[in-house]
Amino acid sequence: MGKCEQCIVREFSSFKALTKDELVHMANCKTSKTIRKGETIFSEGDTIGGVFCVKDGVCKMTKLSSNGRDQIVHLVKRGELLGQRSMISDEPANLSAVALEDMQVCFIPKSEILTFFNQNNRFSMGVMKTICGDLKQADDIMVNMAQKTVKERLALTLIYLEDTFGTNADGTLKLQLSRDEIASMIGTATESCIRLLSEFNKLGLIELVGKKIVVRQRAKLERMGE
Amino acid sequence: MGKCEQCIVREFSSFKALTKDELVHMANCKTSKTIRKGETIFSEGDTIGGVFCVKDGVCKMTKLSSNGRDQIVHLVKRGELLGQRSMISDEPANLSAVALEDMQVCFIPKSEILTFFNQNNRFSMGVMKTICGDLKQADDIMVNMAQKTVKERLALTLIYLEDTFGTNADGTLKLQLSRDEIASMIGTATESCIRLLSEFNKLGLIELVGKKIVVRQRAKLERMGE
DNA sequence: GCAAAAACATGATATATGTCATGCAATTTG
DNA sequence: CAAATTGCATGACATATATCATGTTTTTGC
Repeated sequence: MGKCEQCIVREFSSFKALTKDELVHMANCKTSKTIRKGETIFSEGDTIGGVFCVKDGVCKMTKLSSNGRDQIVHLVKRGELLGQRSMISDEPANLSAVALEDMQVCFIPKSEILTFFNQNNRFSMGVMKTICGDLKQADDIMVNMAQKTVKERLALTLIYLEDTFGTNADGTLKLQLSRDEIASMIGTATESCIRLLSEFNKLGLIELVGKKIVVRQRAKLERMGE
Repeated sequence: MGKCEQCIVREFSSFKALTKDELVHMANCKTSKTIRKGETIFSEGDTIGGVFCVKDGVCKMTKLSSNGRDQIVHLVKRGELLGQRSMISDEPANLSAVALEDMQVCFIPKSEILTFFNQNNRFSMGVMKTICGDLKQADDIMVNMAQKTVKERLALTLIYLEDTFGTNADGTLKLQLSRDEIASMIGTATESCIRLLSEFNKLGLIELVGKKIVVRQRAKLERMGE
């Protein structure tokens, strides 16, 4: 059983506001889990009963639309928490969480988190700020979905992926998504996504190395996203 | 200067968690304002420095997209608070607020709200729940924008308007939006919105009484939205 | 290492939706 | 009250994007 006080990830999350005592207490309540790429952490409608702290790896938060297609609403990485919203609203999960890479997560039960809420104001303020950040992002994406073309959204998404998850030594995007997953982020058909990637490739905006992607002309992509 | 303790609206908002003393104190800090239909309460980018409590009337929260079109992200009615997110994130407003009807609002400065956050846990928990509700709604709308057709979105929006704002004695929707505003909610061109309304009208799903709208076959509209 | 499945790619075609143009109705303004 | 502006409505047309079809490449599982 790892010690939360020594967990590096703590520094990036709302948990950084917790005292040493609180962290020790949390370490005794938490459960660590390894999750394989492709595995589901929880599904839409599940009652979660706590939050997951992502120690390593990235997962996608998706929602199934009535047309049978999955939409990727959000990506969550190291240091972030999963399931905060459901916990606070006291509702079943609105989104599913599926690992995009092998992950290390810790589950902290709701009762524990609520205790922190009551006794540590900096902590609850931190969680609030995170959720407010998510809300702002969601509003922005909503506007993009409603007002931008698929091409524009793809351009913006590529930049987002580079900024948020970085690149490997060879310049390829660190977070490797399938064409289908990229399509599911921008809300389009897989074929359309593939076609546009080919087009960007021909224009020299990006380079396709197998299924990996290198952003070549970032400024032009940015302008394309308007 | 009205007394917050006696304000009916208080019962619908997060302020219901405040004590009598806190309400008295708030009454001394607040500023009441009348806002005319069409007037802007604040604009994207403004530093607000507090929250507005909506005592009466409805406003739209919009965001300007780079294509020059306004997108309606959210509607806010009696009892709800404006600018909570910006206040908590300590950022300028991400959205503009424009009155859709004549409004009565009270402005409460940030310092006051932060005091309540620190001393009253039920209050901060209430605000958190509201924001979590907004986040869920935003995620759901995002998926609809990405996955549903304009026709489906229009059907869902009409139902939403009926459920949220109710109907007049003659069955027309209480909240009267222009065609342009409805288009701006569902993220489409005004002409497309008008055409679909005509189509729904011909199909008997709705009835157009001048610019007012009556939902006639709610169940069919629901099914159409899937 | 091979069969099967999944992911990627591209063409042909259909269709939903945006854009431009025009006219009428309703509302505002001087 | 007339004039002007704004909102509503509809047609014609352009185009972005979805869908269907097919082939190739890559990955997976035994």
